[in-house]
Amino acid sequence: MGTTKSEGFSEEVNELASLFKAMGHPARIAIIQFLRTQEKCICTDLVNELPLAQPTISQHLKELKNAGIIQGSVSGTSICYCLNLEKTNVLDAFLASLKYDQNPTCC
Amino acid sequence: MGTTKSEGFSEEVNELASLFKAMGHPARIAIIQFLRTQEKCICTDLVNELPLAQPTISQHLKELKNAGIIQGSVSGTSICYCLNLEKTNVLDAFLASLKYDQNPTCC
DNA sequence: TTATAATATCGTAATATTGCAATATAGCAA
DNA sequence: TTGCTATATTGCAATATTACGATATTATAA
Repeated sequence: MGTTKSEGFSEEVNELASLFKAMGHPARIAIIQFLRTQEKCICTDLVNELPLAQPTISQHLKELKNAGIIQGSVSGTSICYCLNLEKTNVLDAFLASLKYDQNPTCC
Repeated sequence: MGTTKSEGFSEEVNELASLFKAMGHPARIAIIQFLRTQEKCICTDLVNELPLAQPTISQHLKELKNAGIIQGSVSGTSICYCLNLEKTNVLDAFLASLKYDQNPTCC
């Protein structure tokens, strides 16, 4: 154990869960927020912005990239990261769906 | 280490992260989906629905309740759970905000 | 009261995550 | 080349999460 059980759940459920999980860390939310407000995409700026060491930030960027939430393109020595809204839209749609199907006379 | 660093991040960032984290598990997404589609709120139904043992499901329900994503009210021997949309709306708003501020000429 | 049904809690093993120092890698500038 | 800057990777220690059997707890039913 310690391992998350994914067999027995639908593909959709597993994908949603792993996207939510990728966003379930303050550093990763802060990265997303920074990418949202910054005009230019970033890289080392995050090291100056967040209270974490460079390797830790690199690790969080990797996780966001693996989840498809951000993209990075090489630009000389540095790497330009930006948001990929396709994935966040999947979450958006899921959350929106909760509003409409709900039974108002529950609990 | 092993502990998530929350000092140095804003309250907002930490709250968003912990809400996303609470949803970052297939069992918990499946519970939310079930609560969405079911007319009546549930409890033991989940044990018959999900590929997990009763104590495990109870634990996931507790996490969702702690996060404020679901509510439970005692009803005799059983407990009636339902969604609390106030919290999911916080996530919804965050995801929606990503769409509008974004710089289209990035990466 | 006794039994039963629905949940919760405890204890624990297996595994995952987090954070960082040290180090590697890769591009560019001098 | 040498050095510098930006980023990634490795290796590890500390801690968190997941899953579940066993066991409590609590409310009703018989």
